[in-house]
Amino acid sequence: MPTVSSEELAAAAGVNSAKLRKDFSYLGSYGTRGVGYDVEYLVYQISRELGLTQDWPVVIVGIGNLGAALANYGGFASRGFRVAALIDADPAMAGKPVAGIPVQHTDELERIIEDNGVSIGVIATPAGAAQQVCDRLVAAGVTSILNFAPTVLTVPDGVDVRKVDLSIELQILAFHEQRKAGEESAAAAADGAAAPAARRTPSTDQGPDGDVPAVMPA
Amino acid sequence: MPTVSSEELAAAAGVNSAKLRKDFSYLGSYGTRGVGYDVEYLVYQISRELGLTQDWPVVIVGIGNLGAALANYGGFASRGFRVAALIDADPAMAGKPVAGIPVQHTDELERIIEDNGVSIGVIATPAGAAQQVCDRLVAAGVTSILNFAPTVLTVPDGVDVRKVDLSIELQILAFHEQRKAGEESAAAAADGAAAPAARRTPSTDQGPDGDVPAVMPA
DNA sequence: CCATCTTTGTGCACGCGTTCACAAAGACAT
DNA sequence: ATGTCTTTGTGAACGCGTGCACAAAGATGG
Ligand SMILES: NC(=O)c1ccc[n+]([C@@H]2O[C@H](COP(=O)([O-])OP(=O)(O)OC[C@H]3O[C@@H](n4cnc5c(N)ncnc54)[C@H](O)[C@@H]3O)[C@@H](O)[C@H]2O)c1
Ligand SMILES: NC(=O)c1ccc[n+]([C@@H]2O[C@H](COP(=O)([O-])OP(=O)(O)OC[C@H]3O[C@@H](n4cnc5c(N)ncnc54)[C@H](O)[C@@H]3O)[C@@H](O)[C@H]2O)c1
Repeated sequence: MPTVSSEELAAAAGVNSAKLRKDFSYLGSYGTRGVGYDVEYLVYQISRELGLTQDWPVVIVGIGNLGAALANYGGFASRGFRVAALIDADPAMAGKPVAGIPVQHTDELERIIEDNGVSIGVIATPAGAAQQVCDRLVAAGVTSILNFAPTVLTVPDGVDVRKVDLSIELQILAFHEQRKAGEESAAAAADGAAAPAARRTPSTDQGPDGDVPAVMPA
Repeated sequence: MPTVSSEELAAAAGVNSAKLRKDFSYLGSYGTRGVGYDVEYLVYQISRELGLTQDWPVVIVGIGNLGAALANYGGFASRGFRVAALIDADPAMAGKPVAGIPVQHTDELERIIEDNGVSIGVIATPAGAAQQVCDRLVAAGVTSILNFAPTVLTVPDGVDVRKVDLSIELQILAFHEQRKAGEESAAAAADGAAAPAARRTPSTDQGPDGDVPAVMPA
């Protein structure tokens, strides 16, 4: 029976092993003391808890540059998401296939969502149309929205919105970059002539977690 | 002189006003008691602290579906980012303009970064090529990377990586969705027949912040 | 069956960000 | 000037996630 210890997993993920064990304990995933966790069982438990065992139909609204890229992206299917429909307001696009799926007109939005039991919607329209599209999605029964438009969406209680703002991602990088530049004086003598030597532990914290350090007065 | 109070800003942003005031106090942004904050001065202070006053040259590597969408995206320029170059390994793409910018071959990568003083790179290549591209970017002097490939990148200390994993965004939504479904019994009598009534406060927390609730034993 | 060794599960303490609550500051009217 | 009224700035309390440290569990070998 293939097993892993919390220590091994923690090292691979770059996190503390105690945290990892405690998280697992919440799932009720029992490991075996002295041995570790049964890999297969662990994977199953986590998948189930995360909702990866069922597949979720999603609709993408706004098939422009970004929407088309998303439609073409194979990474969704492999994680249990199925693109149920592509929707765009442009009549010229109706019927035209993108990634093998014919684009449907916005008029069909409500019917599509109902017919397919869609509860997750992706908004990739221009910012100006986002709220309006959002309202229609919600009215039709969608309760989770992934929003790429640079707008704060207003939704009723019970509806989840996640906003992906790529500009902000870059801004966070730029912010840190600026910080680095400001530390030239202190760090100057510490590193020698560049030569990015290999560091073979994955860098901790490369997720979109809120990790902008507090801005203390310098 | 146009001003805003912390209370107004907090309501608009959906956060606590005290937090907002405390955050501002770290910037040294002095408001006027009894009045609020001078809008113009506040915007300037925040912009400066966030690094929005200078513009940052960025390179995008991997001009496929996603890379092309990013290149076409106007939202970057408006936040002070300038696409210095588009880079792809496919010889067939070299010279072909995307979003008005000619694609350059990977061979030019080091030269481009050096010539333009680029410190921020965007990786939109397939997962298999990401680490290799990352290594070259870092070796050439890039110290901040926005990674769209579904891989954990290994980088030397001093280099920041932000990973944008769209599948995970969907997974988080699906996770919450699953939770909602599990609460049917308790919430059944509480809401009546749907009718998503307008709630005119922007929903708190729609950012990609780590906000997955602890998974307590049910 | 007992001893030893590994690894889990978790109580507890620490640190940090959030929120409360209020004194002080300043605008504005009288 | 003086008083009132609004809003800031911040000390202190709170809550929560993280990490430490260790007892208990169980495997494994003698
Ligand atoms: N392209 C990017 O890399 C990128 C990055 C970050 C954010 N965004 C945001 O994503 C959104 C889309 O970007 P894009 O580059 O694909 O834009 P785009 O103009 O290429 O595509 C927008 C699409 O939405 C459709 N549309 C417009 N109104 C609609 C409506 N009411 N209902 C349905 N469809 C409608 C248009 O017909 C068009 O096909 C924008 O809000 C943009 O700010 C894009
Ligand atoms: N399309 C999406 O919506 C989406 C969403 C999430 C994540 N991603 C990820 O983003 C990446 C790109 O996705 P895509 O859909 O644009 O793929 P794509 O295949 O359309 O584009 C990849 C591009 O990278 C180029 N490339 C390959 N190796 C390279 C190298 N070593 N150096 C430079 N360029 C190289 C290819 O020539 C191609 O143009 C993938 O890792 C994918 O998993 C994409």
